[in-house]
Amino acid sequence: MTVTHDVGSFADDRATPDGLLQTADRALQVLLHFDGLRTEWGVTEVAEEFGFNKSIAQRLLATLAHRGFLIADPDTRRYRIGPSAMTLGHAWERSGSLRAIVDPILRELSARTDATAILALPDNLHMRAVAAVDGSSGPLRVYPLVGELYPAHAGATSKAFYAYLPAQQRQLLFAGRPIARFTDRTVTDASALEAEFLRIRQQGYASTVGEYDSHVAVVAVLVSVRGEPYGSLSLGGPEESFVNPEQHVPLLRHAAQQIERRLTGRPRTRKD
Amino acid sequence: MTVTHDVGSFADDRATPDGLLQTADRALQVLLHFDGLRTEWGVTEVAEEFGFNKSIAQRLLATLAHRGFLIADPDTRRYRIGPSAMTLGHAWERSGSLRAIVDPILRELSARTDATAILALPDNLHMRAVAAVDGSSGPLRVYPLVGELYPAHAGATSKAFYAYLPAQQRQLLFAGRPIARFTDRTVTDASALEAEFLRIRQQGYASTVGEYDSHVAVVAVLVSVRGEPYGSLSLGGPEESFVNPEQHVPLLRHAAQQIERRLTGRPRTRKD
DNA sequence: GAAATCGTTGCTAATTATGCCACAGTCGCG
DNA sequence: CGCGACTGTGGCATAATTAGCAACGATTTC
Repeated sequence: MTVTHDVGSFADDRATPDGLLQTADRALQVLLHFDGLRTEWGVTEVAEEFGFNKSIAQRLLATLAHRGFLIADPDTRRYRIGPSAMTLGHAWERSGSLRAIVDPILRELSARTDATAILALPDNLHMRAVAAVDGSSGPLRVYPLVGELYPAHAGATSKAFYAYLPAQQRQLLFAGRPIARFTDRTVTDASALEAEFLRIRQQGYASTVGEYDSHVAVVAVLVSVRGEPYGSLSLGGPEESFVNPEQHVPLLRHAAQQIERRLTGRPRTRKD
Repeated sequence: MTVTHDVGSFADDRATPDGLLQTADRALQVLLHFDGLRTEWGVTEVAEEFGFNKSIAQRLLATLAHRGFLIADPDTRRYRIGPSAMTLGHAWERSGSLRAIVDPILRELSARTDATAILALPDNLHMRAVAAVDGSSGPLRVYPLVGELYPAHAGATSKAFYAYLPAQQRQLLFAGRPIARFTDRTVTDASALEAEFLRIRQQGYASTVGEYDSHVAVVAVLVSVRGEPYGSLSLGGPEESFVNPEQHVPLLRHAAQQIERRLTGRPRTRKD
């Protein structure tokens, strides 16, 4: 398997493309950084992180707060995520877009490989299965998977994603925290983990056996959106029957690209 | 009870206040309109609705799509809510801000009135209880309330909110759809409903008995954020023991204002 | 097949955002 | 308790971005 993945292409594109509105784009960019890794930002911090002038950072944050996307702590004057985020979250759930987009792709994937296909997105310091289709045959039926959380360090589903996070952020994740063991195959050594992440980036996929659930083999690839790591797509099955998982990597890659394209959902232009 | 509520002040402030960034504000404003009432927008529609030029609308939408807040249907070129909305929703849930802000207020409300206090927010065409504190005494204990949905037309919790929606949006809600009956006290006549909404606006609160759940009396007021209807705050209890619910309206109003202030969370300025 | 509608894109004027500066609170320290 | 450092806020001239126009291409409707 050759290295088709563009290792290290994940500089989070901060430049605003032509034809788009810079100020709006910057606001949205800042907003997206109120995630699990960083929940609070001050004016100066935002200015430094994004290279804005302080006054710009302050006005961006104030504008986001004005529409309820952030709230400013009256005491510390630091900003946290605001109630409009909930509004959007509900709107997204209601829309059912994710299932509509992803389910058919998962279904095909599962049908062609006879394995369980899962799309997982990062959630706090874990990966959360947001859509899944059971492998159709075999004795082992997988229980309700949607909503399930996986630890960041065990299993291909998580590794395929976290391998592509900037090393700095990964350190924030794993530093200090003890690394939990789930099976005798769980990797609990920090430097061994880091070496694995490197290998995953090099080969473009992650493959594990029984790291989280015993006797379950999983192969997974990164799903990126607009050049940034977004989630992971995986195929899993019982160790005995799900033979040579790596053979499905091309299929997984193709499906991941499909998802990426449909999640991006930019209108077709002449250049496409 | 006098009319203290500023009826009709809910023109959704589209002007961007001084010191804020107009372009960013417009983008956020547009984004917030991808809610339950309207899930799809085209470029021209946005331009007309907000009074923008077509090209501005197109660039706003493209920018929102670029960061994943919207996705454009490749075929129809209409925009729908995008995956970044989910990201934000998760961030909000994780932050636990809502509970932290609201729970103490609900607790005090419940303790002082011996009733069940609920904060409900609109969700799709319903109201969803997002935080609640049980009335502490009495034989009737209310079950897990958080997450529960109430229909838009029955019960004070819903009415206190929907009364303040622009009539036009309310019509979108109720037009065509049959109005479901839950108890013999449910109001199912559209014009009777509209008359009630008017009265609620005039008196500044909603009060119902057994419209949704039999033998449950509820009194509720609007919670607005930055001059826009945001949700409702209600007190409810068994019809027999929860006497003269209207007496608690001042308390409810005060609590609603507290919530509003803390949800807005703008830093104090000299003028405050 | 024609007309109307919708979304996209270059271009220039003009509004808007930018960055600098100065000020005002706050926190920590001596 | 007062001093210094830092963070956030606001005014203002400049410079850059956006707004609006208008024309085009692509779709859809009649």
